[in-house]
Amino acid sequence: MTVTLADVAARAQVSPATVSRVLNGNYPVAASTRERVLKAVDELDYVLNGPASALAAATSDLVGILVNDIADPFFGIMASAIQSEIGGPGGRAGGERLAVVCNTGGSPERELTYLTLLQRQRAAAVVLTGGAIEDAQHKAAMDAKLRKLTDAGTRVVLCGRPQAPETGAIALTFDNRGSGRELTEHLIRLGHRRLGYIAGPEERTTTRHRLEGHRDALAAHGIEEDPRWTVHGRYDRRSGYEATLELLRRDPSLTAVVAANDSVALGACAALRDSGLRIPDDVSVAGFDDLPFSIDAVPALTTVRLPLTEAGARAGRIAMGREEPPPGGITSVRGELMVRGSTAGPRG
Amino acid sequence: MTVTLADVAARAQVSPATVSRVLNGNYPVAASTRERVLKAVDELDYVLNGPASALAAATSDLVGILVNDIADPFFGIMASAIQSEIGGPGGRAGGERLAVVCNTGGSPERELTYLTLLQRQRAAAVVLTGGAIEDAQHKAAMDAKLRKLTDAGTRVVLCGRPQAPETGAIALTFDNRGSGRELTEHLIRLGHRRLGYIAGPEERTTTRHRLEGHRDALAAHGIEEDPRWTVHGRYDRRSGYEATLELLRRDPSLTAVVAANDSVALGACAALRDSGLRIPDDVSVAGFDDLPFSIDAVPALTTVRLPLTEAGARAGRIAMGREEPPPGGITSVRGELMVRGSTAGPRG
DNA sequence: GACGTGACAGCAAGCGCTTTCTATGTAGTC
DNA sequence: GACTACATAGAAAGCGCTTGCTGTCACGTC
Repeated sequence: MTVTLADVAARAQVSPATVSRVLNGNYPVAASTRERVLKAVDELDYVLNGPASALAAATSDLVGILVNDIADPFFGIMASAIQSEIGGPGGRAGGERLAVVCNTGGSPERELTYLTLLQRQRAAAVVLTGGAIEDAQHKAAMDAKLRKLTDAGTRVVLCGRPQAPETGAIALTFDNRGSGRELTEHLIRLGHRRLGYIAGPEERTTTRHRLEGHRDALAAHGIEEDPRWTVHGRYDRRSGYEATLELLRRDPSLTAVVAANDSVALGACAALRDSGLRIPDDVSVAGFDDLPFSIDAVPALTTVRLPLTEAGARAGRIAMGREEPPPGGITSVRGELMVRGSTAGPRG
Repeated sequence: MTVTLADVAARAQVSPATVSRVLNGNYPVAASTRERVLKAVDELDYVLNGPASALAAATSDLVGILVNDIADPFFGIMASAIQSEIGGPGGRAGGERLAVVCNTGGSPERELTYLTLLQRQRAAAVVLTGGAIEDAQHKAAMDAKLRKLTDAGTRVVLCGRPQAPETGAIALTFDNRGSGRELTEHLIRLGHRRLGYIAGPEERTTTRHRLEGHRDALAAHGIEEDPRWTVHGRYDRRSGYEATLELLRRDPSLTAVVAANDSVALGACAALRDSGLRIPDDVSVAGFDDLPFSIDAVPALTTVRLPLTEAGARAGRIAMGREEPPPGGITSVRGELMVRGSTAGPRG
């Protein structure tokens, strides 16, 4: 039924070993023989059996990319960048590798299970993107799993995720705290003193770091924070809309709203408009990430640009062993403040 | 070094066969034995060797999802929906399957190579999303490849992609032509007679169908189209921006611009604003897809909502054999016109 | 002319799992 | 109590490929 290596060998009148060598090209084969084999492969329309070859060679060409939410461009952009460096067909890498994107949906169990599945497949490398979940038990389980993966020779790279010491993973983290601070400082410099903050889900590192940065800035400028000024939600527009209404209800005198990311900021803008408030005249709005649509918001969104593409590409290269990991296995990249029309000094 | 089935068997004092059966749960095993095995698995921290099991069982649990551009939410949303039904960890399906998203970047070679790679891995199913490339030669190669996959027992589902007869694939197509017609008719009803059209890349089916629908509408209303009114570009905001400037240059009297998708429409809006034109007072703008950010544009974008999530979920279920394919192996879903603030009657 | 030396090609032993077929113990039946 | 039937466990034959090792030539070389 299906064509095997042996069939090709028979047709080319050589041994299976020779066919294998032609296909893998890591052993000298006479040109004439190679040609004969290739011809047979072509004629029989032979396709290598991946599992069999992975089993025999004890390695596979799978590379896993874990993302929290594939529908979110934040992850899509990173995944795309990582993949372009992984090789995959058309990539610049030599061998053809199957870069597989796994969508965890932010669920701890899924995250862990995907890692097990990749471990099962003996993945060549794994890249984890985005914030981690802060639950201690889950973190311990993850770290143990990562440790096992690295021990088994799988290269593990974290992209935009905090370092996990003792796991052997390479970390390219975003300086969410520093960037968050910078963003809020920008608003404070503009004269804002009453700032609402729409945070992401509670248990994420990204959420916490950005919020900490925000609070650092407030503290540094002697602004005492009102607990009513912070609302937690999801990382989507809907959540931003609702959270903003809630903030307005709690304290209608807010003059600025900082959102957990750009999608949330967009929702915030919509809520403000629907409440009859002008941006930035009545309330300033700031986002995070600088996703492609952010510049098209009206007014254009002030936000922090994260080098998603660059970081992803670098993570991909490191995962493939084509670039030296940073010294110490960790490096932190700062975001860049993009000041645009959605922020201005408070009225009056 | 690595723990194998045999190690577990030894520890549990049973044969490897029994361990395998416990793990796969498709053969009666006494409760006490099962428990002993599970305990050993746990103690040894055993992880099944995927390739070995795929080889022996001649099937794998990989499911491929091909997308044109993973950074584009259009694909991200579909991929997410498909994956949620594939099972994967946490999905509702029984077995754990590895849903792998492959980013072709719209390149024909990559598309083909990814299919070969999936074929190699003996993927259980493959879902192809989005428009196809119209090049005859590539289409023939693709069809042949799909045929081979279906022949080998891999379920192939097309989601938002035109049917490929004779390949054995199931097609869930979007009625891009009908939706395009409806959108343009909406503008014509508003009184527009000079409509610019920003199309996607020339060689895509999606591009062609949407454009045909647009032209159908013009023809149906006796509007003769000026060739200057159509510009081709990519499916991104930048392209929309540039194309709009070009349209304005060619014919400043246009009263409406229809874009290939929402991202392009956003770029168009930016270009119009930068040119000092008001939306919709001076020029109406319409998009396609109704991506999440479209409602947040100012003014909100009139567009055609495509049931990405529903279609993706259905494609996923069909791929898993959990839903009957549509009769004839093909079904077409219509988009829904969403009339919002970006379109209005022309001034004067 | 005997011999070392590359350059290839083939043999055969796995890689770690699944699954058919067979063996064994236990229970039910008349 | 002998016999059939069932439930469960094991033996062993692969699945299709890779690769270490062992030839076998065809050449130089002294």
